Amino acid sequence: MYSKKSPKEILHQYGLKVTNARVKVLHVLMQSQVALSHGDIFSRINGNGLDKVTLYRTLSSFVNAGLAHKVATEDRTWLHALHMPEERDEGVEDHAHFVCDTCERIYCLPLVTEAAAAVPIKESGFQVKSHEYRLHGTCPECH
Amino acid sequence: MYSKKSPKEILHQYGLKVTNARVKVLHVLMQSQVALSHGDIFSRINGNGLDKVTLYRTLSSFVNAGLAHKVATEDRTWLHALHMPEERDEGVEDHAHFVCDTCERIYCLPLVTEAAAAVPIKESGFQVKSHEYRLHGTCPECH
DNA sequence: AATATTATTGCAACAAAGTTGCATTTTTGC
DNA sequence: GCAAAAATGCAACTTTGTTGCAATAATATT
Ligand SMILES: [Mn+2]
Ligand SMILES: [Mn+2]
Ligand SMILES: [Zn+2]
Ligand SMILES: [Zn+2]
Repeated sequence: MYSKKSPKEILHQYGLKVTNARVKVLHVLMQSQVALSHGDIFSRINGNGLDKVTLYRTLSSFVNAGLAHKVATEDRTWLHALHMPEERDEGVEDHAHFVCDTCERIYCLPLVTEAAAAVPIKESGFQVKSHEYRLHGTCPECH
Repeated sequence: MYSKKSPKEILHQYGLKVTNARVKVLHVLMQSQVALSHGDIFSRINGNGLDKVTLYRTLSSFVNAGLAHKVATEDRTWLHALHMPEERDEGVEDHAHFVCDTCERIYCLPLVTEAAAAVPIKESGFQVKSHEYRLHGTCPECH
C-alpha cells in the first residue's frame, strides 16, 4: 500500500526533515502489518546503531506530524503504527484496534462507517468529541 | 448505589478476606464517581498508614475477585473503579469509558444495549470476543 | 559549493510506575 | 484459642520513558 512512495518522499510530504533515523524507522513501520513497540523497532534496526532516545523522539515526531499514531497496551507501553491509506483520505480517528489475546499483536482495522457513528449514552451532560473502539479476540494468525 | 451494603459485606460477597487495607480502599472507591489512580487512593488514605505495595496488591485483589476493574490512561497508568450496579446483573464488559479531555477524569458509563452490539469489520478472520469503547470529550463538571 | 541557521542526535543522569522476595503479622475456620 | 493460609511492610529492583546539554547533521541562502 505504501509501495508507491519512498520513505524520503513520505517524510517530505509530512514536513519532516529527512534523517537516517527517520528513514530507517519509517521503513520498519512500512513493512509491518501490526503496531510496533519501541523495543520491536529498536531490535529491527540496531546494528545500524541508533540511540534509544533518538528512537523515542523519532516516533514522537511521526505522531506529531500526523504520519503515525500510538496505542496504549495493557502493560503500559506504547505501540506505533502508520496511519492506514484509507485514513489519510477520511478522518484519522475512525478505525478500531484489534488486540489479539493470544499473540498480543495489535492491528488497526477500518470500521464500517455506519457502525462507527456516535454511541448514545444514557447519562446526559457528556459531550463526546472522539472515540476509540478497542476489540479483543483472536487474530487470523492464531486460529 | 452501594449504600445498602457495607464494605465488609461486599468483601465477603466477593470472597475476599476482610482486612483493614481492603476496607479502607473499598470505602474510598465507593465514594468516587470516577475511576481513581493508585496515587489518588493513596493520598486519600494515608495518615491511616498503608504501604504503597499493599495498595497495589489490594487493588489487584479487587480486580481478580471481579469487584473492580482497571482502565489504562494515556500516560500509561491504571485507574480503578468498582463495577457499576447495573454491570453486576448484566455482563461486566458492556460499558463505555468516558475520558474528559479537560479534567482528565475517567467515568464508567452504561451503553445503550443496541449500540454496544458487535461492530462489523471489513477484514475477515478476526474473531471478536470482547470490546472496550472509549469516548473522549467534555464531562458535566467541565462545561 | 561554502555558510549560516536550525533541528536532530547521542550520552548520561533521572523520574515514575509498578514488581519481587522475604520475614512478620493478620485473618479465619475449627 | 490454635494452626494454616493469606495479607502486609520494607527494601531492592525492573521497565519504560524523559530531560539537559554539547556535538552533529540537514536545509535554505548566498
Ligand atoms: Mn491504529
Ligand atoms: Mn469502567
Ligand atoms: Zn494473534
Ligand atoms: Zn471534566
